Amino acid sequence: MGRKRTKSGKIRLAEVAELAGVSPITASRFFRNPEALSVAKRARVESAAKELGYVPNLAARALASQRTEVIGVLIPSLTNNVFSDVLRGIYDASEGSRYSIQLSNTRYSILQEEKLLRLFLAQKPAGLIVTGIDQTAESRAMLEAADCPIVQIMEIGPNPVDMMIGFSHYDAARAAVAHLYAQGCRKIGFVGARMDPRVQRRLDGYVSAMKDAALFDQRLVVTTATPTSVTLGGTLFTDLLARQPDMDAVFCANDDLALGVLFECRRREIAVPAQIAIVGFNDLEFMASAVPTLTSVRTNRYEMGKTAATMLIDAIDGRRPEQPVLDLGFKVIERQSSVLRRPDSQPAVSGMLAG
Amino acid sequence: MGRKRTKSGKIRLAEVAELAGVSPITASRFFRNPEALSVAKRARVESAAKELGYVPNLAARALASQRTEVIGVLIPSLTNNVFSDVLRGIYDASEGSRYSIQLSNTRYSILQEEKLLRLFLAQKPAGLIVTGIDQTAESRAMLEAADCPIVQIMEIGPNPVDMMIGFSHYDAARAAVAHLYAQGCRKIGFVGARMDPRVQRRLDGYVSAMKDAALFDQRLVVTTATPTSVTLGGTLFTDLLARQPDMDAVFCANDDLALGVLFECRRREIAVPAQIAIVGFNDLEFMASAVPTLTSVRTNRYEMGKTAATMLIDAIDGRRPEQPVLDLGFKVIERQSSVLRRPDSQPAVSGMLAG
DNA sequence: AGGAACATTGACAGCGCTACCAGACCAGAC
DNA sequence: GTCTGGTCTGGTAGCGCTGTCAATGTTCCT
Repeated sequence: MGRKRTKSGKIRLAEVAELAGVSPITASRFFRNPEALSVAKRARVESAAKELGYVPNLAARALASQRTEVIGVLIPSLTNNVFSDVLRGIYDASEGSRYSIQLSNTRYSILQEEKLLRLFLAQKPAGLIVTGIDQTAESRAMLEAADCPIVQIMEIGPNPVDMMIGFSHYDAARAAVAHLYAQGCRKIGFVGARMDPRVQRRLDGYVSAMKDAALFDQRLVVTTATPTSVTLGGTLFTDLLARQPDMDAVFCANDDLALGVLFECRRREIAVPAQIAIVGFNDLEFMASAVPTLTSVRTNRYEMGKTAATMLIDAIDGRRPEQPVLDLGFKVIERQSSVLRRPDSQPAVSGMLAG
Repeated sequence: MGRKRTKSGKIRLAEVAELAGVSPITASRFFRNPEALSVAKRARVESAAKELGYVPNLAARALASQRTEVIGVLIPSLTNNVFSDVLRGIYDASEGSRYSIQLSNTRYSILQEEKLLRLFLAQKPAGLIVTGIDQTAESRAMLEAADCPIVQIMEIGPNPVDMMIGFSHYDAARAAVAHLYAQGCRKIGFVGARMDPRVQRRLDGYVSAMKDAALFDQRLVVTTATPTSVTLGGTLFTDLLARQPDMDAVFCANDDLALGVLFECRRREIAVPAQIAIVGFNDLEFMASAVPTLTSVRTNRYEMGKTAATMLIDAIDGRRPEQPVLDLGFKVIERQSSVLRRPDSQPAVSGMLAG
């Protein structure tokens, strides 16, 4: 006959049910859908659970119910400040819900992403948050076949797998260039690192805006696949300057690069913004504090994470949002590093909501 | 009689076993301890699993084996750059192992930490990584009663629950002050934010070093419970300057504050380091890039995370480290912001390994 | 009053895997 | 040839929970 396993000593649902004088299944219902119980039993189960210090066994629950209460999150980087804000939003929104977050780092590799996706999906997550819209065909197929809600974050695009929340990096870059143009800048350089899909779209936006103004010149663009850093901003700017000594502005694909450019200008005694205007991207906290203060494109990263997780949890619980694609927009925050005229002569509409 | 639940369509271990012509239990063993099988069966099970695309059901495994393959990680903040480096190390080390990371954010609250700890422990994690050594008595008791390996990270102290990896914030702060002292600074201010236990210990180190040199003055210290930021660095420095106009150096409890101080100095046209020397803490990437470059105390955050996770996994798998407490040390990286004399006259031994 | 409609509750089996132990098999010792 | 000790394999039961559906009250109609 069977073995006597070491009884873990843990309180089981059956014990709670017994103390409360109800069947185990009723006790089970209490934890999943308390409204289904009569008020009397609800109170009895509640106090019994509290008295015994009952904690549900999630593994047993997952096994019996064929689903987990795990939300998988796939992000490309743990280093990038941008994602830590998004993550914070996701974790904040998940707190208090019964879902827990399972985080994985794709390291900007869509192959790695595909692998991780397969892993996640095998465990039947309650929902999935994935970064961006550039999955492999295989990943895309898996996502579409998945029987859980999915939110794509960081950007918006034409064919959402399910839900989507982000903003147009293309439009945001165009707005940044438009702002510099309005300030009178004509030789506007572009500095980009990593060149992941979203940075690429910022570059595309920059190129399109420059072409619209008949200002585009390939030699104004410096990019690298190297991960971004402040130091790299200085390095790339140095390259750019060597090619285009008469440049009057730089649009940086992110704020770290912008800070690096600012420091490099200081090192070279280039006046900012008089000689060169600087615009960054993301509006990290330090941008408002730099000397001169640095213009940037504000993106709502925390809100993006929080809303994504909230939407996802709502969808899991059957409350689908009326609007599956949410554009969080952006705003060009104009600061000293790019404002060349007096405030009273500055008419530019710099904020906008795309879509 | 029983219900026919929707067969999930998933490949189960039994199917693999059947195809391989072995019993389910043998197939099970293949995934947990392949060496226990004969070479022939091992190959048969392996190819059967691959052919069917078998993925184990972790919930069933957890339920049957009474343990999970989850490593719980408790950190106080998702915003702080410092933790993103540690986390990256943890995630990197966990990759390739069979353990997955469950992350929770205590928000610098030891009560929240206690709550999360209780939650984690109820799910029988394979191991736990907790931040710091200042748990509540209750948390401490739970940790000591836990039947899984535990690593405390970020600092080292006298009574490890189990394993411990970090460095002495106290000694690191003393080394920073010693460096400034060696540069001839005598009125050395302290700027600190958040004032979590580790920042507090940096302050303690600062105070002790200043007292040793008979230089301590309470009015040289400005702290706040507000979360850190670059902007806050400027604000706190402004306060400090109002009180101590003749200050000749500032030791900042972290690099964000140091950058804020640098910007504030620039704003006020205070020469760095000639009038005021600046030293930060952590040596984030941008410190080497600032103008002037900023001195900081380098800490091995990525390595700390990676080593912590590696030690933990080894311990889970029964390979206990010979040394349960690991001091990763620190190093004062001397840069322009605090070097007042010519390089040739600078003898200071600035790096050290405590313990 | 009779019955429908709803609200509550419970019985049963089983989710997919692994712990425990027994048994089969093999080599070497006596 | 028998026995011992080791290696490998399999049978059985059950981890703790929940889906299904039936059974039992309970209320509200006509």
